[in-house]
Amino acid sequence: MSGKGETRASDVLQRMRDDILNCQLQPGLKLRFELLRERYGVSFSTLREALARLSAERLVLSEGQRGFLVAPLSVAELEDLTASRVLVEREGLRRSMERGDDSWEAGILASFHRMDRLQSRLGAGCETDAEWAALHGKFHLALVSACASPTLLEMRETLFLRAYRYRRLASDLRPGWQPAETGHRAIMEQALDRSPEALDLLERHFSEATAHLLDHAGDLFATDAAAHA
Amino acid sequence: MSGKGETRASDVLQRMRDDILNCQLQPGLKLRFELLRERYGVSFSTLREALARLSAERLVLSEGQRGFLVAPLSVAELEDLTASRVLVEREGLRRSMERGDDSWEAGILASFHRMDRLQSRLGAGCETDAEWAALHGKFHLALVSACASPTLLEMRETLFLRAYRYRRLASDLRPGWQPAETGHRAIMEQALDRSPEALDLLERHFSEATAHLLDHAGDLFATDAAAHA
DNA sequence: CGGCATCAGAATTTCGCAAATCCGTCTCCT
DNA sequence: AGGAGACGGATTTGCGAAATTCTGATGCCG
Repeated sequence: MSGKGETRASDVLQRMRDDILNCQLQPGLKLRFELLRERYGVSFSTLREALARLSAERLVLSEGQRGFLVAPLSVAELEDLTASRVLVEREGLRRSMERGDDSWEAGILASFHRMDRLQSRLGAGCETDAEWAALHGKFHLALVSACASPTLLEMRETLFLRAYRYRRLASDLRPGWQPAETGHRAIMEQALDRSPEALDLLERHFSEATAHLLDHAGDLFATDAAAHA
Repeated sequence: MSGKGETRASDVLQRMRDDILNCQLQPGLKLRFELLRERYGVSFSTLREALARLSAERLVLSEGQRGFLVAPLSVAELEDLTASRVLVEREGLRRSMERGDDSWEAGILASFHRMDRLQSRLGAGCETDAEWAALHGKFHLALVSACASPTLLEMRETLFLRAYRYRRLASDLRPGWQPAETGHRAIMEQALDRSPEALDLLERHFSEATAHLLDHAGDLFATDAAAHA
């Protein structure tokens, strides 16, 4: 049926991850096996494997012997996540600016161009678009892709994914908002110049977006853990 | 049988992790299900879940549809791991020194004392002792435990575990070796003084240990991937 | 009347088997 | 003789039912 070398569990994993990321499966939702079996058309064991991996990515939480639930959103997690991302992405960019070659620069230019063009085409509310989000992810990956550290890249990937729901929430609540002086173009230009400024720009890019979301929706999700549909 | 709130899969996970960490399951070993089923006394599905989680911790690698294997040791991974640990542990200690309270200081003093006493009792080759290793882990955890970032602590834990096999290898090859001026006591004293020196001491603690291992066993494990019993 | 043990109902976890897939080897064709 | 294709054995992946555990609600005792 599907491609070769690709197991059914990994297919379900991907679909389920997308559903969680796009809040098709609401944060805090209790994940009953019967429901999931019906939704994805696979059996218990296959689900269990996907859930186990999702739980390792901290996109779902597993409560001992009481099943799984979609990871809730919280102010505390957002702040923790942002601080951790700043640490990891700064280092990734720093090393990339040290080691990056022509191919690194080309990757940044290419991914920025594609993101920028689609942004012009879509207009103000482009952040809510799924394709734009994918290109946005590619751009940020391109920035740090020359850091030559699989471990760092993997941590970055996980954190970037975990932050996706918060980004989405921010654009839903206030479409069209973009950090003023810490936009993607500025980051790119400084990064290509190998200027240390790029690091601070990138940091502000994250922290300003977080501050913006907290200002406009800080009390939207519970302080601790709210889990009710 | 076993404790409550503890699932069978998590029990197998823990036992299997210990076996991998202590090289009872050799690096690079192909993990056949039949073998594991016999060794741990559980069924395929249960094993699969444990393997999936171990694979998320990068202690085992999963090859598409070709099963699992114990993560091999390599110079590249050791260097990558060390650099990542330096980044994460430095930040954890930095934040802990900012926020740490009396309880944080007490935790450091207590865990150091226990480690130090056992070290005196065991003598030179204490690093090869399992209990000492546990206390050593507790001490390093105590140093960063006040950073108030679950994400950072989780990343740290994973990296610390992944580095365990290299630490063990180092003490097997050259028992009794300890970093000269970057020992645990010095780190503790500077940390309790909230001196920025502590960060550099901690960094050197890691990088010197790595350099030491590479000097004495750099060519022991293959450059890329060696997988034969 | 309140607190604790008990008892069903429901959900999760575990199991062993069946199907799909892959690896090694042998044979056949060029 | 060299290379491609196919067969057999072994291994992994997927499935649904059985066993274990948890939830929450009822009834009894203090």
